[in-house]
Amino acid sequence: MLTDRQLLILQVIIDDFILTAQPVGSRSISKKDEITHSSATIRNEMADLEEMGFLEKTHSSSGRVPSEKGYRFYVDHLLSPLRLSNQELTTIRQAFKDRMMEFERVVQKSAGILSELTNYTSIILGPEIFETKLKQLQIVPLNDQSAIAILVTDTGHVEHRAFNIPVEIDHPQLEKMVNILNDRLRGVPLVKLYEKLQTEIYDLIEIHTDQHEHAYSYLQAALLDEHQTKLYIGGKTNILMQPEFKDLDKVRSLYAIIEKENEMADLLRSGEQGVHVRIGHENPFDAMQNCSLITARYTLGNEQAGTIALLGPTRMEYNRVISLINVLSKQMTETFRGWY
Amino acid sequence: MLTDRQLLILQVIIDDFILTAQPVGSRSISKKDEITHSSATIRNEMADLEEMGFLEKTHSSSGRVPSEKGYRFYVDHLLSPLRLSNQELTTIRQAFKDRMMEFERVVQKSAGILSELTNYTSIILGPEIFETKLKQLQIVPLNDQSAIAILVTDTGHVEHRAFNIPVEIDHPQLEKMVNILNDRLRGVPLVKLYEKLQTEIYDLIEIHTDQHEHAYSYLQAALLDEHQTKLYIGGKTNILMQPEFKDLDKVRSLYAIIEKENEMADLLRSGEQGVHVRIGHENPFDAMQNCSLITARYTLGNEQAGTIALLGPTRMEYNRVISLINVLSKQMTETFRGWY
DNA sequence: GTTAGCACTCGAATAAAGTGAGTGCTAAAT
DNA sequence: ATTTAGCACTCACTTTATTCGAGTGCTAAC
Repeated sequence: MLTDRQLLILQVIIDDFILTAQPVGSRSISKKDEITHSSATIRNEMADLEEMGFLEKTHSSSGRVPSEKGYRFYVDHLLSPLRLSNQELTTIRQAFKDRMMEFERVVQKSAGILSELTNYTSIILGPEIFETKLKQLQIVPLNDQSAIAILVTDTGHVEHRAFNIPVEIDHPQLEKMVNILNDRLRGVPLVKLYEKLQTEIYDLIEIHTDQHEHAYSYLQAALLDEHQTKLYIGGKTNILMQPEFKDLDKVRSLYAIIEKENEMADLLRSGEQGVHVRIGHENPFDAMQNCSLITARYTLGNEQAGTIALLGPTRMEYNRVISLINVLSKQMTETFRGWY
Repeated sequence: MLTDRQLLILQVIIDDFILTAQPVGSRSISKKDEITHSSATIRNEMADLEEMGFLEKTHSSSGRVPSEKGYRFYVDHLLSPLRLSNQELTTIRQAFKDRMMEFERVVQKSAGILSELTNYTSIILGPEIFETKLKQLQIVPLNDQSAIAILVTDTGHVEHRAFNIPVEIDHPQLEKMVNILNDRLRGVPLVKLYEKLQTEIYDLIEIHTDQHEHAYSYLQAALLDEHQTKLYIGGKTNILMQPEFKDLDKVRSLYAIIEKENEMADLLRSGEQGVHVRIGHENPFDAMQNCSLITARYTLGNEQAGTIALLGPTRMEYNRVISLINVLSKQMTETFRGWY
């Protein structure tokens, strides 16, 4: 459908625009080394490419700018798999070298690297923690009124919550209950915890504890938590550096979206395996019309998975960014594999 | 030194400028209800106030704008103690009504309220956690290679860290060690933990454990953490709504400062009891020249303390903000008092 | 099919003119 | 001795006009 020459020209134009953020004119293209034709020829081809919907003009006598269709084609067909620079590779390797042991730390660091290396905003969705399984429940009394319940999951995630101790429950009873709970709840996914508590555990407590009503309501308070999947964001202010966001209103509305954790999480969840690119209107939110979102999944050894994403203008360095996110998601998966 | 009329005029001018962000002219002042004099009189007084350094002009024929000295005087002498609106009070009360049990949650919420109610950026410095004392140490083995160490402090703060288990240590030895540690380290401030480990504990482990060298190095890994005092920030993007920050460079450099957690923490630490206002150059950072920082201390029952702060343009609603931060810091102190 | 040439378009930059909110100063009124 | 009306003046901001140049489309020649 497109001639080789058109492919070449389209590629060169988009490459140039990605670099400069300026509409690309026929003359500047004809001067490139890889182009042997005159500006007039380029103009003709550009007119054709525009007619086909790959390019746009900002006004009648301006240079050309890639359309969303253009970017889509570019991403699908024109990306030459780029080797990351040594500098980039060493940055990543360096960061993962000192054996980090905690999920949070790895993710935080990854988000940092990604945004630092790209100057875009990175967003990482943690694994769905409500699917992780309880490893151990611990209750630490602080004083005679309050205590802290600590949940440790099989992925090493730690959640804690403080609550009031009803006066009716004394220390030995507490220990007893914790033991019962640990016996019965170990290996149960967090999301099922509350349910189990209401069925099996209730009866058990009734048998073993004097003040079972009090004990029960207090356990409810301790265990009923939201277990919300967390979103890690890096380089939020990088958005300000992109020329397409010199309009503060756009920045504001974009920030508004990013801050809606639930919607953002849903958006990231939807991706399948591999790197995935959403360009402009392919994104569900109005405020992201001028943005592209690159996502990739990472896994945590078992079937658990999360998403790593990068948000930038549609004029994005797809080449580099895709390679980077690919490498990083694999590196994360690799790091986690050893743990579980 | 200043006549009553001058005081009144200065107050009206600053009030007006805080509201509108526009230079204030003599005519608009003379039209106010509380002003009975003509614009010419106001002009004369304004000239005097400028000569004394309380006001400035943006250019030779512009209206007046408060100088830093003006703001300082305003804050020190002209603030009429404002009653908070019912709406504000109920927002605060509402937020603190559902008995929150965790420090983090209270602080997070407070930061949220403060930034929402003021449209400025709120910054809350947590208590110096390295001064809090160890309540309990827990070690939860995840599998045969790794485990999680959990520290609970007397303030209910929970820290956790994952680490590798050396193969040489088996499960019973682990339990034994944890018991020893809990016996010896309970009540020790976090900051002293490492030191104690190196002295007393080392000997104990040597006596009770076969593989004491391994055990020791592994404990080091588990306990040597940074215990960094945390900074909670709310409404970071509110800065974008202030007209004085329509210049993106200013926003960027301000964000750069805010993100330097250590320097920011030091800045907040310095405040004494009560509400404290730093205007423009009274702040140590260049990027904060156009900003004011309002701080107040809150306490956690015992001698522990943290700082609650609000960052906005020098043209700040001092009146309302000071009342708010005052109420909120007291409310926080009040809430925490019950806990410890 | 390619390219040189040329008229044309339109945004961006620059200049010129006009507007208006504000000032300082003077002289008259209180 | 204050206060105020009046007036000339200042200067940012807005509007309008002008120029400039990078870019286009089209045509005709190669």
